[in-house]
Amino acid sequence: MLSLSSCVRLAPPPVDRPDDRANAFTTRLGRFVELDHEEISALDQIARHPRRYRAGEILFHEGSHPQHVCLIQEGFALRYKCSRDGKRQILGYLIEGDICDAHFTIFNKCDHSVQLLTDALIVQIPTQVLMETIVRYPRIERAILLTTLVEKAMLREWLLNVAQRDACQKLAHFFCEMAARLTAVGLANDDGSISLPLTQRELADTVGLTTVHANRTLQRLRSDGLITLTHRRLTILDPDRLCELADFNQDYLRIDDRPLELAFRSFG
Amino acid sequence: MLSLSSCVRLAPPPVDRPDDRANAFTTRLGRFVELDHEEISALDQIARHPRRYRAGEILFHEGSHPQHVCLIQEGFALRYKCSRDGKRQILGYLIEGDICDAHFTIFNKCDHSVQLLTDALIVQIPTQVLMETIVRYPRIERAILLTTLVEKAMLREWLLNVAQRDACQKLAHFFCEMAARLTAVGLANDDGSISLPLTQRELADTVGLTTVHANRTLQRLRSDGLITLTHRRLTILDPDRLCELADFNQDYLRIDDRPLELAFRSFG
DNA sequence: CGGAAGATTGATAACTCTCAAAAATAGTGG
DNA sequence: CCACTATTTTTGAGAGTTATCAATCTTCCG
Repeated sequence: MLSLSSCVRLAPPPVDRPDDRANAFTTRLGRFVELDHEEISALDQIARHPRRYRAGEILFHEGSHPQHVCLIQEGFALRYKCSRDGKRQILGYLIEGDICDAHFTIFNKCDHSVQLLTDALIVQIPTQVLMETIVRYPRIERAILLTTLVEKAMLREWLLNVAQRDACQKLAHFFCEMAARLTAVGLANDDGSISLPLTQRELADTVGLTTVHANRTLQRLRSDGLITLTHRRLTILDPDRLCELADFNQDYLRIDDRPLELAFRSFG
Repeated sequence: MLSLSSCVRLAPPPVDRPDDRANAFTTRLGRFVELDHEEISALDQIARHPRRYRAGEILFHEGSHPQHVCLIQEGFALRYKCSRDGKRQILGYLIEGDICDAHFTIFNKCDHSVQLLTDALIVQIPTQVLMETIVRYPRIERAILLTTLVEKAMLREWLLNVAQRDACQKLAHFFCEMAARLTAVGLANDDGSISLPLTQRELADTVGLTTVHANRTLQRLRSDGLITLTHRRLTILDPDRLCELADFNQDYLRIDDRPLELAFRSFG
């Protein structure tokens, strides 16, 4: 029913970070839309004063109504939501260059929480300031829109993953996705390994397994020679086989798209 | 861990449809943003020529690159995506007043398919036309943005549902959501029953069960006196108990929000 | 060094799936 | 309107995956 494009390429870091200390947010948006000098410096302006946060801090509380947005310059965060009986579902991960959350501020409250997994370098931007910027620079607005579309595509993919695949495939798919994303922002090592600062509890809550079963599944992936995972570092030993197992196709992440020119204003 | 607001109210149809033949799309957007006369007639203008489609037709094909958007005036559709081994996951349902899909046209292809469940009355709008409209009417742009945010919230809720709840709760939650949405657009009967033109196969593919198990779960809900489901019509016999079972809180659907004034331009 | 958090293991139970077939329903053409 | 077929729903039995509970081992961190 579905065409499966053979799409196995996690290896070559497709992005060269303009320079090492470039604002991660600017870099990210620049991957979606061609930004000119003025726009770039407007973004850098905005992100001038990052602050250091501690692992475990909660950036947004479910139910709260923040008046600001966070730009992740460095570090990992996760979105989650709990069911009444206390089960946690992780809804997504935020990495360097991600914005969080352009939309909380529109409705009157957050429908989920965002928490830091690691120490992090983050810029808080008052909603008002972001507003002014996007009004002035439609291309920036469009780029932000595109990032939210990718997020939505990830949610759809996760839904498919969690609902239709078995434990091995679920974890495999998650690993592929994270590897692709981290590689895309230049966070993969030369050997292709990535830092994945999650406990097995997080892994389990990501794909809807218990920790015990996540652990056993992990052992399976290891003994099958597909991955290595120690000290919070993941190495994909056999990308082809892992992608194959996971039915992973990174198109939805839009990593390989080239920046669009601004054909027309963004719409919704 | 999670605050559970007691939030059990599916019953009173919170929206009065302005008049019975009002453009469903205009009505929907009007729930999010205060529209003036000019905006309303612009929308009605756009949606002037609906066409009739047949059940089963595919509105958007995964992988295609449409140059138009669809407004559903009447009828049911579903989004879906299949895994390599042919398992289908339903990603969402489209009902009267929904727009589909404002964003396909931005990226170079659809990452999933959309198919009609019933005969339907639909307006196809060339992307270009929609673009022009939202450029002219920022409030419309904002309203469309809000609809996409609700969609995203639904995806998050589905993820939690599919990953963390048991079979009974999953179905119960889905029923609550559909009842809330259909009630909100005035499609519930006086007795609160709703038309739900799905087979058990669709039900199963929605919440990630097999048809056999979906069937058994359904029987359980029935024999527990929670619902009735025959001839594609769902009646929730005991809304309180069903919501309680499902851990359902309709806040994320934003049905009870009152229209926002346009404080600032939408962003992303 | 000591305690806490995380990872691992074992045994058992529960839930959900698979396969297969029968019953009921809906749809179609004569 | 009926016959006939395809689809959908329902049922049964058995297998398999994943969850649960509880304990041990390991690692991390002050």
